[in-house]
Amino acid sequence: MRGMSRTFIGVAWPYANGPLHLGHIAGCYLPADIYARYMRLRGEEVLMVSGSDQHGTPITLHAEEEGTTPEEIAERYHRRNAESLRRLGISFDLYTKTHREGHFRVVQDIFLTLLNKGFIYRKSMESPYCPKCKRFLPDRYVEGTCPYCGYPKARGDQCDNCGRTLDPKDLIDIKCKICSSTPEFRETEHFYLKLSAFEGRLREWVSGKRNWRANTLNLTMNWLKEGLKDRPITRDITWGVPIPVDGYEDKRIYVWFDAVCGYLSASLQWAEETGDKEAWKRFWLDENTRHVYFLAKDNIPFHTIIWPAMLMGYSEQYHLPDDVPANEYLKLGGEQFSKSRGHALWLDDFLERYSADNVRFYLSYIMPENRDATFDMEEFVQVVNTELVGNVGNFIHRALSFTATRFGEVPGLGELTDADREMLSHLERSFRDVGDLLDGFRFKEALKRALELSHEANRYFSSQEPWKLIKGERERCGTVLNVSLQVVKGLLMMLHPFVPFKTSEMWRELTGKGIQESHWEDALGGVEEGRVLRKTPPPFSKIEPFEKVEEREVKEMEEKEYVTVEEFLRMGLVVGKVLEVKDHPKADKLYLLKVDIGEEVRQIVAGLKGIYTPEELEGKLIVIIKNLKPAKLRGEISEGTLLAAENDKGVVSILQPDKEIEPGAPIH
RNA sequence: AGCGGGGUGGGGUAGCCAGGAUAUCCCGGCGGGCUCAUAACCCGCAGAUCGGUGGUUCAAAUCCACCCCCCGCUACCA
Repeated sequence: MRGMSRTFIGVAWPYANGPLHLGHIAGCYLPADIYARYMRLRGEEVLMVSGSDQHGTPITLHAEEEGTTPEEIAERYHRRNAESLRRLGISFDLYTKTHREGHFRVVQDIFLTLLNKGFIYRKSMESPYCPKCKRFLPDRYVEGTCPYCGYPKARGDQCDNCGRTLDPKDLIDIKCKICSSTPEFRETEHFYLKLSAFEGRLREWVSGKRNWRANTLNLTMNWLKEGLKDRPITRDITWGVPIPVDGYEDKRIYVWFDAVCGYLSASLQWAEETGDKEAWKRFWLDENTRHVYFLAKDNIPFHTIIWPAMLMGYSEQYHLPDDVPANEYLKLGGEQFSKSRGHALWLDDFLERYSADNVRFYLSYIMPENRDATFDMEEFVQVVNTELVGNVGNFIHRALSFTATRFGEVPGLGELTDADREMLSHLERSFRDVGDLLDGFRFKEALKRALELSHEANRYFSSQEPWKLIKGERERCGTVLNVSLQVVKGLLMMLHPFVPFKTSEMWRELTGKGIQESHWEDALGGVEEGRVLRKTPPPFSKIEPFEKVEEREVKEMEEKEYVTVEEFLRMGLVVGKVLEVKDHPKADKLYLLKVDIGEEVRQIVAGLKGIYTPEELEGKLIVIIKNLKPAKLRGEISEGTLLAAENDKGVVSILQPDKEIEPGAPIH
């Protein structure tokens, strides 16, 4: 495992249809980054790439909902997610995207090569087509009654009630999920990837991977055991990589075929950008490179079956995945994170409030390596405060600050006692263990081993009582501090892959070097005697819980963007005076208000009947949004709206100025 | 339905594949110590018949069988 010269790290491509949440991070970005940082420290040449997966039907629909283009949606989330990942300190060598010329070329090249070799073939299928939406519907976008259990909202691919896998044709009373009209079935020709042709080779290849994680290996073996089915790799949509064959202008390459090609296209892009166009070959065509892919459990077959099959078919020379350490899921309040339902903690929200180190620390601490884990806000605060701040941070700080204030420099090492020797051997042992665990992708365990060492160091420090030694045994005290500082140095290195920001700073403080320029093994080389140490603030500070953010709603979360002052002013909030209140002729809860807003009198339709009487309203000063787009409500025009508060019990309260002021007075 | 993962003191969690003597660690509770350090740190105590039943074995949290419960996946949510 060690001693290889190069490591390629591929990380699953997040779908650019929404923001990243903590589940994504714990699932693959953080473990990938921990590994990449560790490998670089060990002197490996690392290439870590990923990017936004920007194609597919959900993005098209999202764009339609917002009245914009798929490009706009895909770019928005690409930029936003790239920025979040950068702030979290995920050290990609390149984070790119799939809607790119260079990516298209690679996908089309792989596609054509497989086509020419007979690994891709054409076949007709019957697919639901919505005449009203004028498009073919993906399985998830048709709904109907389940033929097995009678559940009326079964999807085209599966019934959520009884769990059975379905074909859209099985559904009774089939409906288009977008417009509710009845789709018809139309013949459409598609390209199929001949997975069945690779079964033998894949089986042989996988048989050499006995050290893979249980979830990865079992799932893969199971697919192979059941026999591989050829799968269609094109769809009837127009947002995606075009098919490089004439006559298929209305179809695109299916996103999963598209996305995995990104590993290669991103490598090419990286090579180009670094100025050495051939550089990618070292990673893809050289035997001495190791390929590791980080992803979560739902993505396993794409990386252990489909992508390897594609590579095998494409060329004999390309490097296949060596390991695929897939994680389980991070859950929230007992349920899975869900983009669509807004049940999530968004990364950018979180980074507004907490440091990247804090977030990384906790997610590493509970990392769902072998089983689903649960994100718990209280636990987050507690673990950061007790382990990162109280245990490690405190030890580092007490050793450094004691040395700084009493010696001002790193004291020399005198004669060692048994306790010193035990401490140092504990350090070395932990250091080896952490390295071995990281090599084996056991990140959570590695972190805990480092924390244990820190506990041991706190014990050592307490038992040696340097604050007493300083009074009469200065040299002995210096020795204890020297040993402690050696442990600090080791801890900084061991923790660096997990909490890179603060450990870099502290490492420079202690050694004068950047940790990036240091080697993993430098951690055990002792501390530089006589090096001047300044008093520094504690490395980590305690945190407080976020207010109850866990159950926030979709819209709020997803479109959370600040309102600018300009936007606020554009609404045209002004004081209005109610002149007259009449019943709406065709609605039993609406009033028609005549409101003086200074420059003119507006008619406003308000749903206040039964809440306020006309007498209560007439003459009242209220707040009006005058620039609201006029709308007809039951036939009556409403030119603006009034502001009122309403709680979940249905209590409604109108906002009004608290002193007399003339109608039309602007609010800002 | 099939497949994958899991059920361990009040909460969370390690150990299980390669069976063994006081079942790990964090939080929480209780009691003590220290005063270098961010009310931190250190020590001690209470608390688990390791989902259930049966089996293999000198010995089972660990292996086998059956059952119950939770979570996930089933080809576009990490």
